[in-house]
Order: sequence, then structure tokens, then C-alpha cells
Amino acid sequence: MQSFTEENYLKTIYYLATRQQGEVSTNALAEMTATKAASVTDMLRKLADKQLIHYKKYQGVRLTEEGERLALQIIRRHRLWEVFLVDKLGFRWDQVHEMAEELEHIRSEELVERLDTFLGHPQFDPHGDPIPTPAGQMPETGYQKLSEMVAGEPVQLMGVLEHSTEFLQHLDRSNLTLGCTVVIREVNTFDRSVQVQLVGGQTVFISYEVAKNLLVNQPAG
Amino acid sequence: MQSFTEENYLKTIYYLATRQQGEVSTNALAEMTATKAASVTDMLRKLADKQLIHYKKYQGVRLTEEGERLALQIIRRHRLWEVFLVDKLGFRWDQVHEMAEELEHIRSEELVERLDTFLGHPQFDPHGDPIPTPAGQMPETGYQKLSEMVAGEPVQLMGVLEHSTEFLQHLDRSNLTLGCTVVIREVNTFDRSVQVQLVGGQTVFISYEVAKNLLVNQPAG
DNA sequence: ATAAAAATTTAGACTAACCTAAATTTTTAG
DNA sequence: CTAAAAATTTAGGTTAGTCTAAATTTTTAT
Repeated sequence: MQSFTEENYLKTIYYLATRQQGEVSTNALAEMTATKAASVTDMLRKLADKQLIHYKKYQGVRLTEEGERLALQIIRRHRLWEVFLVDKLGFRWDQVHEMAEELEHIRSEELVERLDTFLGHPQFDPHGDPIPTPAGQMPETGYQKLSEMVAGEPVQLMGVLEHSTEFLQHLDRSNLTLGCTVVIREVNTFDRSVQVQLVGGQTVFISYEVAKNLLVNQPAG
Repeated sequence: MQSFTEENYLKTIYYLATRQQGEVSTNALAEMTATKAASVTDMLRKLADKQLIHYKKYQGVRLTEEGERLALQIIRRHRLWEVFLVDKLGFRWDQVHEMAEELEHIRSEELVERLDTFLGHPQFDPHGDPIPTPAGQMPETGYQKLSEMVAGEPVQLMGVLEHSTEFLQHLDRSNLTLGCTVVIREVNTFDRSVQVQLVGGQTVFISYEVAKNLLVNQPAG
């Protein structure tokens, strides 16, 4: 059984590994966990002893199969609790991240599976993130970043890569809601900002900073 | 803000204080928290520094007003989560104590109040314990221990003082369910065991050990 | 190619919560 | 009333997770 802290490291390693190629660095982990690099090194030795990560000094870190399975269990719990908080308790999507950070560490297989059933076996959390399977597999979505699309295409907003309150409230104020369809009118080559048109006709300007945190789908495919 | 562990001490002090008169002893706390007396002393000094308990060396301990308010908030959270686990997720009353021990430490006022609303503002948890108010007040019930009743009276089973799986499953096997009405046929003066008759006619023998953990009501009063 | 910069690890220390063993205080029994 | 027993506290130590400062390794820039 892992501690609270160990679970957070596993989750963070998984998170960083999916957002880049290759090994995760000590400094990146220190920044994400709001600790110092020296503390990260201590923990990496401990996780390596437990065979949850592959770790060679100065070479960065990678999850083992077992480590990834555990990380995905924690992410599954996190996302199911987020669905609960939004669907059942009526929280907004920008309010639930902190609470789910605590709820994800409650230890009970049966609790998670009953919660899953109670929620109707949801496939996605309130931010559009897919919910890993009980066995610890992350479903593939095929979503692409809006920042990588070209003008002309109609796309559907399917998820976000950033969960902060500020970011999500910014989307709300821009009338960008999960599932909405937009047509890409223009991609500015200078600042990479994107201009899209909502179904109602409203045009929305999206900075590159925002666009690279938006995940979209081709509604047809 | 208190740590996990501090919250558990506050809750335990409250629990022990209601089950006896006067101050709570270091040894009693050590037994309940499954630690050693020396560790309890350390924590008592810390809680006294924070003004959450009244503490004089060698003289036992008592919650301050603020300490009691916090203890009751924790108990409120515990009991609301138990209602959720039983009413919404379908757990049995003998399965929920351990999970609620973890859930009670999730920090969010708004979460608790939304949960309360979602559950329909329940007054009692699945074991018949009253749920403290948001302000930190414990409702009075007027329940009495079955072990202190006399023969002849019809009484209603309203709560239990012991939450262990073994105890609760023993009640289930004896067909003693919360809310059921029984007539006290006999109280054995030698071993203080009680013989009761269920509405259906079945007679149940209840040992003193069990009877002193059962809370009952006079259905009329 | 190598010196400077950046990243990482090691060494040594801190805090919270626990422990054991010894010392002290309170309670109890005769 | 006092000696033994019980309860409690103190002293000193441990572990997990953190820190700072110094040492080491890797990367980068000329």
C-alpha cells in the first residue's frame, strides 16, 4: 500500500510523461509537486525500491507497468469523484479539482466500483478526460489540440488540458462549453491565435495559450 | 487548520467524554487511538497550545468550546458520509465505518453542506446516531440503553453504541433492525441478559454485553 | 573541446507523530 | 498513613517527508 504522497508522485509522473516524450525530469516533478528537487530525489529512490518506477541517477524517471497501473487507478478515482461532485452535488466544473485531489486517496476498491455504478459508468469526467478502466487502462480518445488544427474545419470541443479555476471560468465567459461545435475561421500565423465561430453565429477569439489547452474532435470522424 | 491526526484525537476525546463523567484520561485515549500513553501526552500538549482542550498534567482532559465545535463538525461529516454510503451506494450498515473514517477528513465546508442537501438533510445516520448541526450542536435524542429498561415495556430500537462489523452482523442475524419494536419479556437478574419479543412473535435472547449497546425509545413518549 | 551553466544528488537537519524506558505523580490497599 | 500499584509524563530515539547548502554530473555555448 502506498502513502498519500507516493500516490501523488505516481500520478504526477504519469501526467508529465503523457505531456512529453521520454523520461520525466527531477526538476519538472519538483515544480509540479511544489517541493524541492532534493526532496524529489529522495522519493524517486523510494519508488524505485518499490519497483514502481525505472530510475537511473541523473537520467530521469519512467513508470513501471505496476506504477502505471497504480497511477491510472488514482486517476480513475479522481475523475469519478469529479463526476460525482458535478453531476450529483451540482458543483461547477471549475470548483471540483481540489476536492477530488483529496477524495482520490480514499482507499476502497468497492467504494470506487459502487460509485462508478451509481454514476452510470461515465466514460468522461466534467473536463472531458476519459476515465481509466478498473483494470488500469487509459481509453484512447483521438482528440487533437485546437492549436494544431487548420482553418475551415468544423470541430467539437471535447476536453481541456488545464483544470485551473481561472482557465475554466475564462472558457465559460467565452461561451466555450464542452461538446459545443465551432468552425475555425482563421489561424493567425503571427501569434498562433485562433478565431472560431459558434453555432449561434458568435465569433470567439482564442489565444494560442488557450488553444493549446483545448481538445477537439472532427464531428464526422 | 488541524491535521488528520489532531482531528482524530478531538473526535475521540468527544466520544469518550460522552460515555463517562468528568475528564478523559490519557490511558483511555491511548487505548482508543491504538497508540501509547506517551504519544497521547505529546498530542495533548499540542492541542492545549491550540486552545482546543483544557489540560492540566496528570488531571485528564476536556474539550474547550472551540474543540467541541470542531469535534462535532468531524462527527457531522462522518455521519453524513455514512448515510451516503448506505442510502446512495447501497453498502450495508456494518460496512461503512472504516470508509467514513477517511471521508470525514475531506476539507470543504461546501462539500458537506451540498452532501447534506443531496441526502435530504437526514437527521440520523445508518446506526441511529443523530447528525450534528452545521453550527456544531449535537441533537438530543432521549434514547436509553436497553440494558437499563425493565420488563413489560414495549420499546423501539433506535440506535447502537458499537459500530463494529461483528456487532452489527450479530444484530442482523438476530433479526434486530433499526426501528423495530420489541416487547421486553424478561430481564435476568443474574447475568442481566434480556429476552424480547419481536412484532412477528419471535423471541430473541440478548446478552448484557449486547443490550448495553442498544438504544431504545418508548414508542408512545 | 572545454568552461560555464543547469540539473541533479548527497549530506545534514527539521517537524509531526510515533516509540521505549525511566522518572514522576496520583491512587489505592492495607 | 504510607507503601505499592497504576497512571502519566519526560527523555531520548525513529520514520516519512520535507528543507538548505554543498558536491557532483550533465548539458550548453562558445
